Amino acid sequence: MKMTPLITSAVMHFGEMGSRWGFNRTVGQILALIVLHDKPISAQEIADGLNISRGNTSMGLKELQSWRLIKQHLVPGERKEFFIPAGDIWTLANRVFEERRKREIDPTMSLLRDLLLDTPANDTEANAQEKLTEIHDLLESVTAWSQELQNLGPEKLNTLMKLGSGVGRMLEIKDKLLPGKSTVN
Amino acid sequence: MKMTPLITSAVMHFGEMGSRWGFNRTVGQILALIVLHDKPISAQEIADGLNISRGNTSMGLKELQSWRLIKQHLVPGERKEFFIPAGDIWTLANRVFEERRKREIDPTMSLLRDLLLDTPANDTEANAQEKLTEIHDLLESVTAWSQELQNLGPEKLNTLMKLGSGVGRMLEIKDKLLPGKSTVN
DNA sequence: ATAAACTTTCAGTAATTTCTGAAAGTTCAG
DNA sequence: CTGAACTTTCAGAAATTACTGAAAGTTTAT
Repeated sequence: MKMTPLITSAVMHFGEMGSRWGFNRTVGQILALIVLHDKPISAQEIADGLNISRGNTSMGLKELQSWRLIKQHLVPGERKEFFIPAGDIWTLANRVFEERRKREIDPTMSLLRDLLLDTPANDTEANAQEKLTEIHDLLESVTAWSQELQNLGPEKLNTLMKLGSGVGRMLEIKDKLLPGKSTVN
Repeated sequence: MKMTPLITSAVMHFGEMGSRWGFNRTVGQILALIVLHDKPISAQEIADGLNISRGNTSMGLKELQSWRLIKQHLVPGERKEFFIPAGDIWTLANRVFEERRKREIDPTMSLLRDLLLDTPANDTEANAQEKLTEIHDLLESVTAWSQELQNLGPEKLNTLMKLGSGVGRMLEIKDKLLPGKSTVN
């Protein structure tokens, strides 16, 4: 398990970014190591490579599995477990995106739905509910939209992204194309 | 500054979600309070309402201003400063999105660019660089795409989101519409 | 210039999160 | 069944992050 300067820099950076991406430093480092290392890598090698305890490594791996970013890889003849990325870069990015949506948006949507069921007790509450409705609707749109995009699959999504400003032009004439799909604003 | 049960629940929740959204509990609470309160609100009222120190309030407000989520509002005849949201819900969501892109993606892009300048020292590094290139390209696409979407402006973006699965169908026939814009895969 | 009414800063403290390592748990070969 | 080779758990320690409140700073009125 050689940690070349290049890999070390990348691993350190992913560690620092880790917390911003929804997990902690160690988890970020472990992920980077597993992704950048082409061969399957064992928990012990990770602990050694990153200078962290075996226990911490175990927790980190568990966390990464709960995010579905890595998976186990059984090497015949070896007793210990090895780990590899759960898919290509695109898949991993998608998983992070999806998992974060679950943690960052879904709980709020759920609370907002509940809060909006009550009848406002006074003007102050009525006003607050209006705002909460706006937030709820926005989050709902974003959620639906992002699911839509995921359903498109990698290729089409890429086409769409590469389309760039063409999207705007396309929207302007879309009604000629899809007459049934009127804008619901 | 009345904290009705509805507002209290929402403020508490935004506090708990705060850390997941890129700021801390207090900052989340302050934001919720300012957004849900229709009238401009003073720092002292916020500190009292949330039971936090005046100092902490000041720091929180500063942070929210750096995110461009709130702005000051001068009330004639009053010496103290009042605060209001920096725009409508859509604007605020956009700001959060943009700010997070700056904090979560840009630094990584920058590091990756640097790391990819070096010539790989061996096979291990060559392989790692390939992966890093993939990551870089993905982040670049996502960044460009999200900027593109922001340029569309609220209305068109909404149209696009409401379009739902129509996007897929539209893509299939887009070449007839925009012959010059070939897919660059 | 002074003072009142406010805001900001920051050193120290408190709260929270992360990490360690020893102990307990699991799996498997013999 | 036993023990070797591994993994997981979790209580306590360490590291990090957030908060307080007193002091310093700013602004405005007189």
